[in-house]
Amino acid sequence: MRLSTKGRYGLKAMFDLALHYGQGPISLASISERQDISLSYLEQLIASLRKSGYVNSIRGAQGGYVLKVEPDGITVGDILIVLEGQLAPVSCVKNDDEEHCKKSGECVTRAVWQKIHNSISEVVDSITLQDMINDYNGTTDIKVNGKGVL
Amino acid sequence: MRLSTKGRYGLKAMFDLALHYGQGPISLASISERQDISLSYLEQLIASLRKSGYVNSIRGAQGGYVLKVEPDGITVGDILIVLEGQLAPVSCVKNDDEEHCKKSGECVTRAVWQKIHNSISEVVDSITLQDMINDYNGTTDIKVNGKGVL
DNA sequence: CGAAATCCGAGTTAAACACTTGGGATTGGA
DNA sequence: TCCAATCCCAAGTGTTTAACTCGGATTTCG
Repeated sequence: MRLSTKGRYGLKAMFDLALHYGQGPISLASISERQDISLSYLEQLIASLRKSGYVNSIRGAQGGYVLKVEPDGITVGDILIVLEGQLAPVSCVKNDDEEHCKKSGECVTRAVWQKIHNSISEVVDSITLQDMINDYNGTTDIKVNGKGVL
Repeated sequence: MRLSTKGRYGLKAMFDLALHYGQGPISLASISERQDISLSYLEQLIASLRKSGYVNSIRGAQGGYVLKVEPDGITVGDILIVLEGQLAPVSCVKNDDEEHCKKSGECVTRAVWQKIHNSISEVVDSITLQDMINDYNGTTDIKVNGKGVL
């Protein structure tokens, strides 16, 4: 149940872009430095996000990336699904599939995986990049156990 | 964010033991057949569960395994933690650690992972093997989106 | 005793992960 | 105009993990 570096780095990168939203194109090199992620690896991650329509790229010198949408229009779930694939703990509870396990009638465990998946989705779909910015700025919109975590 | 077969098979096996609770020792061979899991692999999984104190083994012919506790005394979370290790999406939000990331003050993403982790824990810790049995028997104690899923 | 079972450590294969490398294409500014 | 900054892309690489298998030892019921 580990998130890969793709998801972790990708969210950090998108958060970085969100922090600089409205300041023109942000280069990967600067994100790489601020967020401590290898540049060439970052290129891969951002490529997926671009193809999925979450960022625009500007080529050439002084180029870089910008969010295609405002920070409150992108959720953590949006980003993670692009980079991690479906967040379902087992394949038979993916959102989009109908391939049930053979013995689905007897598949009690499936109900458990489904609950886990629903609960993860609820969390990641409810947090936007803007929420993260607010948290970063001390507005503490994100709360864990009733109190801000930063 | 995939659960490995350890967790999946392990829960199925424990559910099987729970279903047969009170019927004397259950052999791995029979679980293997009913749940469609390779015997030798199952041996590995159950070994961890035994070492963690969730099952007792009876050696020799007519031997097998029995739950050490009643089905409502074991949660899905208990089992998954043994087989999958900590269910935290990233290492810095494990229950038991204090090793924060270097820039933990700036680590907004950590709050996100923490929320995910909490939400997973809440789900898995709230479902016992007895709940699964009830669900299997049609009592539909486990609900997804307000309705039973089986 | 012998078959049924648990126990145990090691070996194996394939896939996934976490990158790196080596280029090519675009473009702003000196 | 040309160079450096930047994005773009496909492929390659080393490490780790997953998902098993295998061989054999030990225990115990009948």
